[in-house]
Amino acid sequence: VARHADDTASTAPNPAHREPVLKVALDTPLRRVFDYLPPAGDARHEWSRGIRIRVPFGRRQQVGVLVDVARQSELPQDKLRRALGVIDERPVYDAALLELLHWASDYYQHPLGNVLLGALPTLARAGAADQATITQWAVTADGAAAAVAGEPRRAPRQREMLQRLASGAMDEDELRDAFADWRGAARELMRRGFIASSERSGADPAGPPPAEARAGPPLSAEQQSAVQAVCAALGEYRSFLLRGITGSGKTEVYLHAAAATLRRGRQVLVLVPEIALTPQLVERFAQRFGVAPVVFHSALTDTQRLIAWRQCLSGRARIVLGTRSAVFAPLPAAGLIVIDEEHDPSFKQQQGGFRYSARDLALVRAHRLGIPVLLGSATPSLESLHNVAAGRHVALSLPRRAGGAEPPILRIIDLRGQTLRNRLAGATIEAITRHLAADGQVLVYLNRRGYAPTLVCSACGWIAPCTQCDARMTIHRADDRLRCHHCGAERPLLHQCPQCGYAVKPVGQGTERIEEALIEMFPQAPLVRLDRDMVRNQEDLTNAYARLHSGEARLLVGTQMVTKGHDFPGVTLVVVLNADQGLFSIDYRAAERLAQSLVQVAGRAGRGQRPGEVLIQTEHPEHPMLQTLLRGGYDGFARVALEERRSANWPPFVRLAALRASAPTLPPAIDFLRAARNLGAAIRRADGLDAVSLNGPAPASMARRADRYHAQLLVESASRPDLQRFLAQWVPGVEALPEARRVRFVLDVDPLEVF
DNA sequence: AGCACGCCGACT
DNA sequence: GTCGGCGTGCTC
Repeated sequence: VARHADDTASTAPNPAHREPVLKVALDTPLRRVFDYLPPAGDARHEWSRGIRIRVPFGRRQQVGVLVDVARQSELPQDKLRRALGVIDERPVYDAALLELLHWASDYYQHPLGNVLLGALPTLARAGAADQATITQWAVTADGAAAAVAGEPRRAPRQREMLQRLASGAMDEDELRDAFADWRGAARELMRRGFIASSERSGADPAGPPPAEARAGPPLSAEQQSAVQAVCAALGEYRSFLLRGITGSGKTEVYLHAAAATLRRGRQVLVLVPEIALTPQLVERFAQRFGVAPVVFHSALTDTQRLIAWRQCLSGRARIVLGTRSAVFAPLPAAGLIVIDEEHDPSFKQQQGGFRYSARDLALVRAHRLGIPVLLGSATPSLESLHNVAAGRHVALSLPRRAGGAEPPILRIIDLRGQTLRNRLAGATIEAITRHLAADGQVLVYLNRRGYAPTLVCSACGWIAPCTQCDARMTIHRADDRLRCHHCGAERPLLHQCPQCGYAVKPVGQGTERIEEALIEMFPQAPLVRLDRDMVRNQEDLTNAYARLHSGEARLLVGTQMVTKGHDFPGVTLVVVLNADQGLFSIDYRAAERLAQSLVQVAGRAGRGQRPGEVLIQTEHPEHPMLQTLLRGGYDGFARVALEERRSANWPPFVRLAALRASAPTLPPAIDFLRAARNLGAAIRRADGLDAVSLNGPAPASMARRADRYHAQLLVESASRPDLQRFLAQWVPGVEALPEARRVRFVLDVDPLEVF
């Protein structure tokens, strides 16, 4: 391969003052950094870690991050190339963030370059400046002469612009205001060599000017002591778990703690599961502080994300509110981190190679920063409760609801031996009728969207399968299609059995079907359905909420979506249609999930002076999980569930990592995992890592998904350091296995699901 | 991950 | 005779 002379080391002028070697992390899956010489002509003595550098890589150019500077390279001199240029004057990460990213790369066994570059917005990854620039236009010497001569004679627009610029340089936005289609004229003038542009750094457009910050409602005694506890810790690391059901006033605690942090001149980071579901949280921060918080979520455009990131980095953003990835926002003056609904699984990245937990990383980040972190939830994760018991988190709690409303009455409806009408028991129908008559709103919760989960032939028993997954296709009546919820495949709805030609019928219930049934049974009660098919964007959601809040809608049917974020003060009855999915799952975390959903959905019932009622329909009324939950509430459930985890050796009493593989057929995936297990066994023996054990490989419970076969191998250890030491040795070896070339694989440290 | 090289099958 | 399939190897 021919190489240009200018990027080799042979031009180094003076070997006595050997040039420093730049260790640069690049966005590649390769687990190493790359050595470069400083850009030609750059003889600086100080190099800061965390600045971006443009480098040649193979035959391409890449933006990398400087992670270290060494006196010399372990590579032969002739392999070193020269960096092309330095992008930043200052690091694009604050010091604690840079450390956090190194830590995360080690902990999750993910290549450093991917982690570092992945923490930047797309445009920054491509080399966009860390500050907005203002482009200024001015006349050249030729241009000044041309202006005096009244040129260009045949282009009045250009002439006018040249005259204006001759009397003083202008910023681009001034030009835009002064001339229609200024760009065309400017381009021509520049082509003639009459004007030239220059860049200087400036601020991104500011938001609306700060309004008057409003005072909040008075705090309850419990809220006050929670706020005091957090405020007393400002300036040191301490983690708090704030317990409180929906409407108990957690947000008010966040707001007061945030206010105290702002008063100290520090930034506040607030992480939420989904911003789309919590527009009112953004709104409350905006109202209280008179300025909109800087938000990060998936709907931002690349440019919006870059601007938000710059505001964080410059320290102009005082309050930053975002989903999972916002844990990587640069915050040079961070003073407090809040994690709302800390139990929510969406804090764990479940896709792609870098499977991090934003909640866990937030704790690590706060620790490095020496600042408090406040976790909030009505239904904390068992990990967090365990951490409270172990003295690692300080427990704070907000009892009951603000306003002193009664807690809802929970009742189990035994479905056995009942004649059901549209999957509703008689007692359920009676309760709905009663609450509607009493002017209450009724929420029906079913965690299954679509019309029905299966399409069955009533003659031969054929069931509509997904052609690419080990799953059935769900019927969607709204657009008469069959959809696979696992791979997204869809096709038109069938009416006859493809095997025997007999009529097919939907079996089971989805939200669409329940909606249809409820409309038929309660025609006088306007209904709103809340699920992913119904709510496509922010506007749909706002409209649905508006119909519920005005009281116009009386019935609400929804999936998981209704258990999150929004509160429905008019709801007096909650019906859980089917609690049974989750009672018998193979996944060790299913019970926790179910309990959280039940408690969260029950929490939507009864507000103000009307006591709420919650009905849980089940075929298994005696199931111990339901019984514990009913008798002991979430705390009682959590105590029992943690004991079960302890005796069954599940997290948080052991640490897990899952190696997952997939291939077009099952054997290569299994062969790879078997080879990985053998390699692991050797490492375990050689290093005396007795606490580590390997389990599997086993096919996933739904082995075929999107035409690929999935399998996994579980690594387990009672000791986190041992697991980490093991993984650090194992993963590079696993990558190098010949079997690895025939599969796709990922390592999931602290997996949320094990199937 | 990209990207090139290289060595075997169906087309102008 | 070439276009292109993806196996293999390399990137400071």
